[in-house]
Amino acid sequence: MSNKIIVIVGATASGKSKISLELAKKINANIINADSRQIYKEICIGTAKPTNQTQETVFWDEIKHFGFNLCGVYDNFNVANFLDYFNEKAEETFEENKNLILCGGTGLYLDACIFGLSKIPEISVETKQKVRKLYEEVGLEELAKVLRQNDKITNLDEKNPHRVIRALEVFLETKIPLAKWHELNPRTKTNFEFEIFGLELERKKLYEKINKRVDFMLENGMLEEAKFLKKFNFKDEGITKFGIGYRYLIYFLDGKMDFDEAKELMKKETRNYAKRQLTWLRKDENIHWINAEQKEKETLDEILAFPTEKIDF
RNA sequence: GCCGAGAUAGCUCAGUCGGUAGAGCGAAGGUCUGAAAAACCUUGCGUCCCCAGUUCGAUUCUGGGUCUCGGCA
Repeated sequence: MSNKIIVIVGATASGKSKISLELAKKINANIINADSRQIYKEICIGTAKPTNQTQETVFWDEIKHFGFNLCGVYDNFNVANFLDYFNEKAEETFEENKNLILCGGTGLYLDACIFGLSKIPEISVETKQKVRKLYEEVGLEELAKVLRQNDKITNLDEKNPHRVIRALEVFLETKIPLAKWHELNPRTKTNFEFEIFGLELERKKLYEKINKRVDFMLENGMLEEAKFLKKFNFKDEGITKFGIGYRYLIYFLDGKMDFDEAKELMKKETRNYAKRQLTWLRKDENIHWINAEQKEKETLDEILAFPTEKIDF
């Protein structure tokens, strides 16, 4: 049985999903998607999900896809949940005697799949609420002070609310600093092997594709999804985890912004996001970069031409 | 055609009482272990429109020119 996983990475709109699909047909593979927005059942268009099927295992062109529709918009879901799911589905795929393609743009999820995560106990809802409430009451600077009084070793950016909140949650819940947990339970890899391919486009061309994709989403019902999300009254910070655009569409629905302004901001922020993804991927020397500007078939052939002693297609 | 206002970073503009300049936005680069399309960090030499004059020195003052935007015809 194979234990090699083909990973297809790249910035948003670089064509990962399509290439993965075509590759899967050639090598008899299942696909697992590492995308932190496509996990939500209720939203499809603004997350670039390839179908609007709502079941957890989706068939697209007869290829089995995992990683969509894992939870609802009001559920808590995080990397650790994704990693568990990934390991389960990878086992399942290899038991079927099929290949597996991991396709995704969420760097954190990909890293977790490839390098593992330190085991840290789950944080209770009470602790989470307590820390968040404190953050709202006293602000970031004070929160960082509270953290420092308790945890002197975790090295983090104290201007970054997410990191400070996380570190404080871990300490309050376990009485052990986050950095200590990392030391006690270092990341452990699974026994899967990974061969990573990155789809590469000239920046200008990538940006054009992003702009077009935003137009496409808006023409195909993303606004309806924004109306749906609006009902939940997520705060600005909460809404962004579903995708860049929804926040601005809700501003538009609230009359705080005109439609074109919302559209342009969506495009700009998606471009900025793509840049961040590339920054993340660039540092990984194990990625084989493939030209994604050529015809799909040629890109595919380039992947398939990869030395067979390394990958048993 | 006349009368005003303007021309400075990719864009919008500030400024230099004459000693070659700085904000916002955009852009680029970076960080990343349980909200990650999140959150955060760093980065500003540009014929200061052109030509001449005054001056030790002009992006700044003076004259002329070019272009842009208003208003009046």
